[in-house]
Amino acid sequence: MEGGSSQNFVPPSAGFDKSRVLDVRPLRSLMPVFPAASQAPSFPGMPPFGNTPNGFPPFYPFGLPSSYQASPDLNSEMRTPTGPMPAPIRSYRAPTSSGADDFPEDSNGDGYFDPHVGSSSSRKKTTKASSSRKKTKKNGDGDSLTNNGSGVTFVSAMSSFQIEDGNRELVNYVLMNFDALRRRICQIEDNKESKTGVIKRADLKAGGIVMSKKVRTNMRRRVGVIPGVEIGDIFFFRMEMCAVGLHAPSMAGIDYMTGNGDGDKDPVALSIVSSGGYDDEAEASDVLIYSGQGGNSNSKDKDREVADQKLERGNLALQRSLHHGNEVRVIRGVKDDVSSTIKIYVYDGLYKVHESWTERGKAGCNIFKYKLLRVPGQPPAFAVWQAIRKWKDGFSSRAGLVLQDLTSGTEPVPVSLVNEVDNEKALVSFTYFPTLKYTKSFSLMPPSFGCNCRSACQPGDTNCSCIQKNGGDFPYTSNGILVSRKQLLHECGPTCPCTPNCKNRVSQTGVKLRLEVFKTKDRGWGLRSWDSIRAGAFICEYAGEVIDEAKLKQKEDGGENDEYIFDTGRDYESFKWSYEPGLIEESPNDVEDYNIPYRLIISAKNVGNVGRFINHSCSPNVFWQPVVYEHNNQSFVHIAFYAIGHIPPMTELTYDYGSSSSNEAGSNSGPNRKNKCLCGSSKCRGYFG
DNA sequence: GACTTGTCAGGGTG
DNA sequence: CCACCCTGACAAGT
Repeated sequence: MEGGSSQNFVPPSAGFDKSRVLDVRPLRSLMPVFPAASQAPSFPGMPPFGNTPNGFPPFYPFGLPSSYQASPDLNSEMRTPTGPMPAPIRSYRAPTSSGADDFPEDSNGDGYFDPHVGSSSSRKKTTKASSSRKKTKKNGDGDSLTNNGSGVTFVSAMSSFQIEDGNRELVNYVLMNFDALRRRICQIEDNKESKTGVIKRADLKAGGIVMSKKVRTNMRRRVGVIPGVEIGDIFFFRMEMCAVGLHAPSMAGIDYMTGNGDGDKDPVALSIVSSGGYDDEAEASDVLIYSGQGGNSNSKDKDREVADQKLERGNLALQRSLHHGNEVRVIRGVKDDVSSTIKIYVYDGLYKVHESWTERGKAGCNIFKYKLLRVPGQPPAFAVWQAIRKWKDGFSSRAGLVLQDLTSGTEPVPVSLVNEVDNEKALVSFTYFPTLKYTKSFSLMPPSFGCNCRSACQPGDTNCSCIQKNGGDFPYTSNGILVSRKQLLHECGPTCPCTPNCKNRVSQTGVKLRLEVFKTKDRGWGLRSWDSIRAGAFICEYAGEVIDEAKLKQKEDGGENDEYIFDTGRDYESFKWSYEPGLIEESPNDVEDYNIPYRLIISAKNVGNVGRFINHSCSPNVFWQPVVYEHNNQSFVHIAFYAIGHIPPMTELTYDYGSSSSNEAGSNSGPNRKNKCLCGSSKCRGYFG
């Protein structure tokens, strides 16, 4: 199927040498700016937040090999090659299916053809006259966030090569920093009592910082695949796509590039953001009708008089791309199902412009229209969203559905049970229970009391003892996103008089996401979500029966293989979820090692919730966090799960089970109780538990 | 350096 | 309580 009509358009700069990227692999050298010093010793300006010798934090979960790819393949096992159910969306494009796991940038520019035809969707054109223009590029605003004047100078941990060309690990690193920063800025703003000097746009603030401080990657602009960005990846802000090089303009919908000097003066389109979302008519997921840009004459905030669009800039680039036949990245903006105010950007892979025409817009002016067709052979992304939408609307039932709601109404949202793999139609029986069962009194903590807030606890309230226990910061943003990891997260509990809608009760309110328990290929049942999950979002707690060490030992000695043990006493590799020190003046003040007052062992074998279905991975997308709150003047620790990064729908959720220190798996094949790990990660330790 | 692009949050209204 | 509209402030790239 090679060699279709399209020539392989390779822009001058796109023919980069992949071996160069390979050479750069020892990522994260600490010396970015000075060439030839890629393996410098610890840089004094870099606060040693991490644990690695070079001071660079082991940023993505657990482990060291620098060649690690962050979501190496949680997907492979979820793949259902056939059938109506779009397979999980996280994987590389790769019509060349060889080694897709390793270097997405390796496969480049194959000729695709044979496009499908379908109906249309279109990008909504919002007409908005932008108003005041202040060109003062001041950075002052008196806040401590953009500190250029004082003390800390940040030196990007990324080498200049890494800034130019990325990979999965770098992309995750950049996104992690962006969002950690953004969350912290939100938190700082929320804390302020006076609403003066409010930073309304934490995303822009965080974006500006990572861009200017060079915590960004894939800065070199290119046609086609962006190394490290996978089809199906989701973004919550335009700046995130800027920072990883997927789509450079911070506002405009069309990214394009004009040939740099090599005689090729034609602009070509690189990527487009379609903000329309789902459109009225039934639409094929591999077709996109896209409107050109411009036409909203808004100069000098004269009331928006619309004008004909001109064949220039992005419009011209799309036109030229039609002739070049080059691949154009498509990002589709979709409305989130859970919070309708939020827009999510889904990277839907590569398309080609097949047709263009002009139309009369509503105001009677000319609008350019472009029809793009998706390059075949790419894993589904937007199609997954469409399928989910149909499941939710009941238009088509979920294939392989075994049970509508395995919680029988215990959770606020149903959790379905799905098997598309084999004939197993039931779970081994257990009792669904949404939280912990302390069967005997654990008076291991001194008695304590909740806060005295009368209504919902307010960020910045210095009198709220629950906030005080969290170090003075409200642990969640106003929309319930965890800001940072805590040694121990203090939530308001039943003892607290504050109202149930207090924002400091996130982990107690049950499952909010539309989850499904599904049969994996080789790892039993697993858990995934129909809804997209953003970084820091609460997923569920680990429910079950609290047992003591004696009971655990009894189980082990009795040869009972309880796969549903959660044990804080295991060894867990540390990982970093915060931003790099120095990006803003204040360094992250939360220690990312847990401090749990007593060893908590939970068995979810007989009693549990959805948490018991989350499988292990050595490269997880979920982390656990101990949460404590009061009940009858006693403190109880719970285990809550949060998303490490943004998680696209239908991606299996996994966390790191840790390893029992009792068994030192000297050679990982020993006859010990450890489980052989099938996570497939390049960082896989080979065993777990 | 001016200009072009629309985004996101917040507040008000229906 | 929500969905929707309006407004203000604004970053990156050409």
